[in-house]
Amino acid sequence: MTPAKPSPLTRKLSAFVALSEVELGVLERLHQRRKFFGVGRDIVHQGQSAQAAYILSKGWVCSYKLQPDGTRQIVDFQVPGDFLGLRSVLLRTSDHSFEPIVDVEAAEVLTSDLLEVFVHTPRVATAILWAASRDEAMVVEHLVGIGRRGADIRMAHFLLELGSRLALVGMGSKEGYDCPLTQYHLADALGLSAVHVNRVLRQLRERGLVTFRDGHVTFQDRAGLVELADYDPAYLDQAGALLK
Amino acid sequence: MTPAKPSPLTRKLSAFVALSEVELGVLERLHQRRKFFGVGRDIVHQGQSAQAAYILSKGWVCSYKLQPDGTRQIVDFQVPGDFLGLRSVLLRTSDHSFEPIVDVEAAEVLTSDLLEVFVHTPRVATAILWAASRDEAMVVEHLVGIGRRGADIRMAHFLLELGSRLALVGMGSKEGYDCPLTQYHLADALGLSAVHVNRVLRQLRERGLVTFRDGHVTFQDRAGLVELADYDPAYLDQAGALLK
DNA sequence: CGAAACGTTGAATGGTTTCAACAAGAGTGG
DNA sequence: CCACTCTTGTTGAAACCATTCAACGTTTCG
Repeated sequence: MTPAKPSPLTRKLSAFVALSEVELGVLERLHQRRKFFGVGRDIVHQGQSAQAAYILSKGWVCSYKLQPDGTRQIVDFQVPGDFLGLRSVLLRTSDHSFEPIVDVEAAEVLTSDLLEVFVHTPRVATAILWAASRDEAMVVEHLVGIGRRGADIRMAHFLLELGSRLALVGMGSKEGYDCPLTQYHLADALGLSAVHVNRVLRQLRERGLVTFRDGHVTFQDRAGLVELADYDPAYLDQAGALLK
Repeated sequence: MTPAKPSPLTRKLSAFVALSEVELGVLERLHQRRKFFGVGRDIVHQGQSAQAAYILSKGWVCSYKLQPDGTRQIVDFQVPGDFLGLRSVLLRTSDHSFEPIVDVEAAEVLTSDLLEVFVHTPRVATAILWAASRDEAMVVEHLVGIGRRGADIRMAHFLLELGSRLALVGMGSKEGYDCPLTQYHLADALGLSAVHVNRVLRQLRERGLVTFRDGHVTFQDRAGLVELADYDPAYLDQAGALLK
């Protein structure tokens, strides 16, 4: 019995390996312990220890780190199909916090569940490690952007990457995607001030490249944007996938 | 027969789990395929595919990414005991390059070697994944630093982190450590210009905190530096280890 | 209706970069 | 052995990108 509707995680991992019926079943069974989190209440707090991991099935989350001076840096956003807190399974301290951006549905995954998967279904284990490697590659790309790219290119790259990620789970296309982030989220993610984010977005809009408005990202000139950002999604390793 | 001198990797992983004789043997056997790399020749080139991973046993390496405008961003430095290119085992493209900073000795690890370790010695596998998680946590911390910390704090944090890492493999203490990096390396790592790195180092020196000179980092007022950087090495997860 | 969250714009400030120049040491070839 | 170059470090001055401060508009929501 195959589930009527595959989870976003299944959909994502299938872009990497073709999984058997049995393996698909294992993956879906990881989604048993469903949890819900409302906007405004953090899922894990910085400094807490020994947390479970989650698989995000609905909604958007960001993982961030607070600075002593009150500023925060968003490390990554999680969209459906993404793991959440996978790293804290092995490290003794969770090094950052998770905030739901919209109401969220996630499946709790215990360390013991993961161990069992790793021992009994190595191909699924490999697929999960692939997803983890891909997440890490995104963080690296993010770091490069903050360290060495100007604000406009940084923004362009970010919007394109998000589009590629969403396309992989069927939530976006070459034309654009729905995006619940505020300009404050973008600022905290890109290492900019909210004021500057506003200016950069205006500039990109006026150049006829992208529009970010009312929770929707519209690529007006995707090719131009790709050129500006020198965007090459190879690091996402979604070779034959929907977007270039 | 236990090897007379444990590898730096063994030393590092032992900070996480106590390994049995058998497990230690497995770890040492991963070091069989020894390779040498001289300064100036890259180990892996950006964009190359399907590379093996390496365990660094002697020397320093940096992993970096080149921008189209010629600038580069150093993502991380590898010191003895660190893995190198572990991520590219699963991803189809190596997303960045490795440059030896001094002459380097490393052990080549094939994907098949790793698979075997994972299947037969799960505790060693866990320890390796721990190290990988820790590396990722360092990249995250690095990202936060570039995104949200001023140049002086960024530098302070960087020098302290490097000290903690080196102490774990017996190459540094609370007083300081030998460090072959140039100011250009620091600049490319911290997202600054070399000129500014010079100024920041001078400032830290004049404030009586650290001295970086002639390939040696000396902590003059480590407590003061820790306070300036708000340095909490919890994310390194070396709980009971040598440095605070 | 008032408050709160988000978006928008201008002006002043400032941290960092860029440009330029020079010093010191290491290595190289004539 | 000396001149030469290359790498690394150092410092000043000007230019610039992004931040901060401040004000205001809009929408949502209780």
